[in-house]
Amino acid sequence: MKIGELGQQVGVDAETIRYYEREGLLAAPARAANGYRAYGTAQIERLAFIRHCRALEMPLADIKQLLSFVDTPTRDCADVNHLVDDHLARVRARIKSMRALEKQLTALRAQCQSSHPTKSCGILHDLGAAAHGEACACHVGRINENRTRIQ
Amino acid sequence: MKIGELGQQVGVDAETIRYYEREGLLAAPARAANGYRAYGTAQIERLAFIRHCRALEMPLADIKQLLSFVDTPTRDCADVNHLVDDHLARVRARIKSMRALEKQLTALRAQCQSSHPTKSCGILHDLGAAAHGEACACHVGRINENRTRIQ
DNA sequence: AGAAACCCTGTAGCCGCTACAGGGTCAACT
DNA sequence: AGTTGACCCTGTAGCGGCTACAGGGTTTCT
Repeated sequence: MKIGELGQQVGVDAETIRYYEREGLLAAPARAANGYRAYGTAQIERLAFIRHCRALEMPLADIKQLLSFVDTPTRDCADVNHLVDDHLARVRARIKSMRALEKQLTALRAQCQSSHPTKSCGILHDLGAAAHGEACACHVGRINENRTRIQ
Repeated sequence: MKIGELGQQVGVDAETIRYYEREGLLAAPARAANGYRAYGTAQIERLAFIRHCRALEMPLADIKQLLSFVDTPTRDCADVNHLVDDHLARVRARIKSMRALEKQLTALRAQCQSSHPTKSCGILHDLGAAAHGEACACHVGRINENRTRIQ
């Protein structure tokens, strides 16, 4: 199986597969006489596993760890649980911070309903208010609270 | 005011300020005889405005636009509303997709409660199931649904 | 006088790809 | 036989929003 066929089987771009290989998630496959990568069916499963994890927005580093568990089936899976728990916690924290963000933006948007010169635009006024320490409809916390890196 | 003082006023690293300057969000300031950047108080406001927008997770490109509205106060603010609406829509879409994600991860986590060899780990089994097309507790959609870039 | 703290420019790294450039290979068609 | 087009290869650069150096100069404190 050539790289394009493998990609089509799993729904992944060939360049992404090469990228996974570079990153050590997929082993370097055998090569045909012309230098083309030659994959077996096992690689379909492995690639699908990776994409399944990515669909759950796990970082590649986590997926790499999960793959190492898959490769040594006698190992204890407590670390797998831990990894998933951690990821779930990150996702939940992110949802929470995004909900707060949505609230702030909704309040901000309410400051300007109609079209008029920007000089008197409630939104721009509110956004600028923080610079003066004035009261502001949207109570924004410290920016670094949201510094979770997703994807 | 030197760059470090400006940064301290607003709570921004000096390197980030230089970055904003490179990106065109802050004008190149005057320079002291020794080559140090010399800022006035107006720059505090402008930087605070930027950080306020960033706290709302607006991309720098959007903030650049907002700043151009601030700079020409006679312009109509309809585009400001539009920009905020768009951003709010992106945030809401992201929340929705993250909630679905949380559900999937919760279902996945339920597949393994205790510690045992990874060979029989329900989580790894579920993650691998997609490769075989088997039934899976977590119904994962196509990966690209979540391809919104946040931050 | 010397050390620590600041400033400067320029560059590279993070993440997970994506998109080239610049080449080689292969199958089908005229 | 030539040519088109689809695929393959390696290597590198770009996205966003920083962050973290390296390698230098300046200022401030003790």
